[in-house]
Amino acid sequence: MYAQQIAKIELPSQPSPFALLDGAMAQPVSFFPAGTEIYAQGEKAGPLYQVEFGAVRVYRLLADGRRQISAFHLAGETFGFEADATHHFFAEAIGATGIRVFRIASTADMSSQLLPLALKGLIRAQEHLLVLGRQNAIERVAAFLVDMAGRQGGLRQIELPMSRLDIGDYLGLTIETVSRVFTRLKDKSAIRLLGLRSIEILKQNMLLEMGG
Amino acid sequence: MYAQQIAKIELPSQPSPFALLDGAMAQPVSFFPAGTEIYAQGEKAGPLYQVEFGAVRVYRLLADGRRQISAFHLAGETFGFEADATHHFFAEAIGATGIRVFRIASTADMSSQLLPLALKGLIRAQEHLLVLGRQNAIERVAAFLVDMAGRQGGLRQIELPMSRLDIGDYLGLTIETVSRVFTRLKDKSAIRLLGLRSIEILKQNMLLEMGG
DNA sequence: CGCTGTGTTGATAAGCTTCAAGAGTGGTGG
DNA sequence: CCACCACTCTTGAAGCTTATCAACACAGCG
Repeated sequence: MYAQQIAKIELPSQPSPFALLDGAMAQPVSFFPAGTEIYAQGEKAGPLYQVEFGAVRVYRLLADGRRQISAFHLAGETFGFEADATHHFFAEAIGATGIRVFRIASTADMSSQLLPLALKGLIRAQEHLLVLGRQNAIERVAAFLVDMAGRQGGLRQIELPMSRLDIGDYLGLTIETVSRVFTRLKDKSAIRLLGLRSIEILKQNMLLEMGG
Repeated sequence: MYAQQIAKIELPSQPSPFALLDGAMAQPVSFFPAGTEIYAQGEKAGPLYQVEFGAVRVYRLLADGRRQISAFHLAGETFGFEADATHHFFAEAIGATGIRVFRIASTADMSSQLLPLALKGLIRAQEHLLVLGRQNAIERVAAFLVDMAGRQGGLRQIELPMSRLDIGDYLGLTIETVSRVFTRLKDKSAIRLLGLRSIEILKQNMLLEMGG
């Protein structure tokens, strides 16, 4: 189920609406169907990746199949530098996703541009440690929704490109617990479920207080 | 209890036995008594720090006092770059600790040296996410012991500079659970407690299998 | 229009936390 | 040097949160 291989289809190259990396060779946008692998753990690391549309999950597996998603990447976000020589994680397209690949001549030349990205990722990861280590189920989901809302421009209505299973594997919860918490938040009128993957935030303050 | 301020005592400057950062202004070693603050959340970030002796905890707090330690730093390790403009975390000396401060002229100039450190930190943090999100108490403690052993040269006997409370706050467990797991590992003859802060690993394979 | 995958809800169980008491350790002062 | 004291750690009992197992509902798609 995880890390399946599907041929990539090249889309015609077009200007990215997002910030480009200076000095990097911008490749055409590659299309990844839902569930396809972008890179795998153990693979030689090289290029960076920028999401043009769709969403990506980066995760690690335990031997028995337990999965922890360490990050989601939405349109406009850059990923793939969580690697030294080889990748320590898997990256997969969640839904149909367009990704621009940046081939980097030398990591050293790009380091002044990469460092801020790496630091932002480090801060995000360490903040997520607080969520996983010290917050309960409802606090975790609240923090997740606040984060997703912020990354989608702070709008009341947010789109969740990922399944409940993905959310659970990101928050260290089971799919059932995620579902129950959504129901509880709905009962408290903190959120409204417009569709399975579409949520309206009704009481942002309540979520903020919960999420820390 | 956390983040208390105590005057620092300067030790005479001496060559560090550890790798230095090129182009950084090496300061004399500062001495931090047990429990003293090195930097605080919200403070302006600037220098980097290298542990000469002792150990450091880096953590975040929730409003109600729950604490998540995101990393321990032992002798020879560098920290303090988990910041953009201001620090997002607290750093404290665990026991009596000597720290060499590096004042960086410009982050950009140092970026090629800083990037590998940042990436290592990012990988460590994301691996710790797997522990907190998907492993149970005994697996967490096993992973912690394996990590500590590796960072102390892979010896059978390891010194734990931190309290059970610190270990609990690092692993997302209570002090009581940490203590019970230590007892269980002792009963399984996986470890032997030489003192409260000194442990001998008897069955490394068992710990490795548990820790993932 | 049925089928398949995803999500929800319910009942039960497991694991961890909480609350409480007691034991051990290390440091200090007599 | 020993005894006491404070603090940390360990152990026990009970409760709570979340996981697990199971059944059902719903949505999207061929």
